[in-house]
Amino acid sequence: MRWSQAFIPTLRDDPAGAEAVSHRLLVRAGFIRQLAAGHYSMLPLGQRTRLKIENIIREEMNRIGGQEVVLPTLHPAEIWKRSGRYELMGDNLFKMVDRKGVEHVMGMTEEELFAIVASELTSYRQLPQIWYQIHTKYRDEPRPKAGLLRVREFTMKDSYTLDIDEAGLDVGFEKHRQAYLAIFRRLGLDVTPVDASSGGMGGSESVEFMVRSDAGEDWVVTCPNCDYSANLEKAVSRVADVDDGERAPSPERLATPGIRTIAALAEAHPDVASPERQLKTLVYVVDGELTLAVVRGDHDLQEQKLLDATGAAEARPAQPEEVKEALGALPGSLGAVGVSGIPIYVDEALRGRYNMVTGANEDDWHLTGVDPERDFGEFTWADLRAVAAGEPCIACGSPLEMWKGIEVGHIFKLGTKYSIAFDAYVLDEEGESHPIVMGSYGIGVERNMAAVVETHHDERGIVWPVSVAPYEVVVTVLRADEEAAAAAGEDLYRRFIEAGVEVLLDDRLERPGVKFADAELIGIPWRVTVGPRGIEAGTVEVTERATMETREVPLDEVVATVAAAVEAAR
RNA sequence: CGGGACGUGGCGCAGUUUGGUAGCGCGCAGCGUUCGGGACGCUGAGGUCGUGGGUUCAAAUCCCGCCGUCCCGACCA
Repeated sequence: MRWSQAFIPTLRDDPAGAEAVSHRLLVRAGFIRQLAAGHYSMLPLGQRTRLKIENIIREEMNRIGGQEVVLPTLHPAEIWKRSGRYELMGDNLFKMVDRKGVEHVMGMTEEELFAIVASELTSYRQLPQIWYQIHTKYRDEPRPKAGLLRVREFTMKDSYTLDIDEAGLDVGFEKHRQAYLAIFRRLGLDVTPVDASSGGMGGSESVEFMVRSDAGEDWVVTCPNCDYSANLEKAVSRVADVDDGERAPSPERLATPGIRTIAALAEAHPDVASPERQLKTLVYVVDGELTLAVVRGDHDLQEQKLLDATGAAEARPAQPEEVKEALGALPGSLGAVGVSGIPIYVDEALRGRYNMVTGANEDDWHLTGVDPERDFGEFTWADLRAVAAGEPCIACGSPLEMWKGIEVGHIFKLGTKYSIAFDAYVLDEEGESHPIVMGSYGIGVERNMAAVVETHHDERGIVWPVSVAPYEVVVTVLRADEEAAAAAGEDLYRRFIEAGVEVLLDDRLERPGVKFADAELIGIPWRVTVGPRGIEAGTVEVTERATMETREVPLDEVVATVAAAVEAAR
């Protein structure tokens, strides 16, 4: 491609309001333009990179036996009602009504459709199957943000494994884990696989692939010493024992006028109410039902864990009025002692504890000597608390680290929820009918593109890995108006094409500084600079974008040299 | 949805407090000089000031509604 004919609208200034590095650079470098919040146009460079990412994914999916399909993105709402996700996904689903008054939804992932297609399978002999597609997904995100990192319309590779049993699913899951690691390696992304909650999708084992970045939206907990790693939504750690002293025979009332916080109570009664000896009682509305979540005074609730424990789709803190009505007191004096008719979930870290302090459900009063096991009515133990950085690793005891990550991929075991809902059954060797066991695996293409930029840039612009660069080489012709330089540039351009290298010829009549700055901004891995000076000496300069190291190379060797370097890095 | 900010030529912004001629930089077009790190001179094009209503002799500026965008919190590839 000749730059003079290409549409590469680079900008000198950062776009207003773009915070994330990838957002700023992709817009400035002319890869993307925003249409509306969460909807972006892919300009020529952006589309080239997007296709490269797609093709890497495609190759690795094919390598594990994946078969590519394309299913509709616009679905009868009926299907989503049948799986139950019409309700579950709520406002995140884009919905519309056609001329006949029939409701439709835009696909946000397509377990339903794949199960429907899979219902045509009849025998275990046809299994396993791995099916995938790469196309657009729609999600009515409440808050699109950070350029391509969180949008409402995006390309996803979603794949599904179909197996006769759990053992088969394990194999398909493992194949995907390996394929994903290969994909991210080729994209130049350093990923950490972490244990995760499968959230609204339903399923058991769930692994997210995280790229460390401040632009990330997830907190990841990792152990520097062993291989423990988990999303904060799922992370656990060791909790040091607490000495609860002499066991009190029963709870006793303690007047606590004006005290509303853990800290204030601890200060007023340091002997009995240090934070680790208090019970923090949180009131949530979980899928419309008032629910108590009890954690240690100095621990924080992890809301996703509450969702996982209850199997609910959504949870929000209760309003003070709701709390007052249900428990008779306002936040600051709440407790689970004597509460009935309200589901109570108690954090595992409180197992075996006693002599604890909690609110009495009467403003200005607390209870001491509380033993949850003894003094609570019916309740459920659950892992509810959020791990904090520095706590001991559950596996090896080393202090845990916590960092922000971008979720670039997610694999999880679905089970039979969708195959049962859509009648996807096959017969086994014995002639017995079984629902197909499914796995579901996603990669967000544009999010990966953004993640690459987040981790591959410098103050000059993007530094694409060769594997996803829109062009592998840019031939920068200085003094393109001078015949010798222009001819040399044309000649190199032709020879690079012949060598199978993707080359951009910067034949624009711009000053050198502009050309260098643009080439660096858009991040082409190799620059071959053709200038009048070098032409006379029979040399050109080769600059590697990543290091910005430049060396002189004889004109007749440069194509072979650079082509070899490109080939090695593909 | 809750909280905060913003909306003025293609891009980045000033002007709004105190109502009265719409301005700057970059970019863009033409001519000339320049040419190895975002050149310079001259000339020129380009704006319903997000939108609807209101106040006023007069609104980018004041008031009300709506729309949109960004940032911080609850969701996900």
